Amino acid sequence: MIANSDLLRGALEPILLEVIAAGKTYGYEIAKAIQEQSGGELLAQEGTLYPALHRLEKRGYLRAEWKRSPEGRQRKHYRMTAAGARHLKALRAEWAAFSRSVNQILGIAHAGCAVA
Amino acid sequence: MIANSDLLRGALEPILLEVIAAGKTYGYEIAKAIQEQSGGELLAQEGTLYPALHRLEKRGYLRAEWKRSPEGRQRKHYRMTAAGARHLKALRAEWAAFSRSVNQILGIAHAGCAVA
DNA sequence: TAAGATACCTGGCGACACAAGGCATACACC
DNA sequence: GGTGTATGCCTTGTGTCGCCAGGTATCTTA
Repeated sequence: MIANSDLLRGALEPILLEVIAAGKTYGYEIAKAIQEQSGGELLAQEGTLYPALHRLEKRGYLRAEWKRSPEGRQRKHYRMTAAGARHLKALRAEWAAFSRSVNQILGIAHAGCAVA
Repeated sequence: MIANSDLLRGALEPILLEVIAAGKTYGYEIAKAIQEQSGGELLAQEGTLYPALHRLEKRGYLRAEWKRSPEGRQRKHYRMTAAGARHLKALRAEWAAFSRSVNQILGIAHAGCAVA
């Protein structure tokens, strides 16, 4: 588990959009998906996750809709807007460039790495 | 140039320690080194850089010493402490794990990538 | 009845990147 | 002498946002 919460700040937005693009639709499910897909390394706390989803909705990258689950619980389902898809694309490129730069300075092998 | 300043938040500390470990000693020189070594992608603003150096010093990872340059200007030279070296090692590992996890979710090739 | 998983929300706090401003010296050029 | 550029350090104020801690409610299982 990553302890440093500052790391998450820059990456949370693209992560959320990506997970939603991959078909996860509501908060609880999104949180579980992030945990699982990162091998337990990443965790979006509830106090982080829900405000972040609200921000993305307010900025027009997501649209929300309340539905009732088969078990009867209320769920808020998010889906991406066209602007969200464009934004995700830009964020992915930004993250790729950023992580490549940091890896370069830290001397860590990165995407497009050399081969033995 | 990376626009999103939130990205820098989690990575600035290891970057600074790394650059200092590589032999850069004072603020202005460190800032230039980060810019150059990242191919111009990364920029630590002065209002970010100097407080960060102060934090690292206060936390015992750096030790500072004022010296006069050959041209006569005052410079504050930093060098790593033993605790700083240990901290850098931990931060490098943390960054590596974090970026690997994010790359995995975003579907970006990462360190240890496959080969053509 | 009680616990645990599911599912959402918010207020207050602390950390920190940045903008914008300040101060001082060296050097080149006119 | 004046002006511009590079060097070199600093701080205050502002805004953002992750997290903690707390709240509410439903469903399942023991």
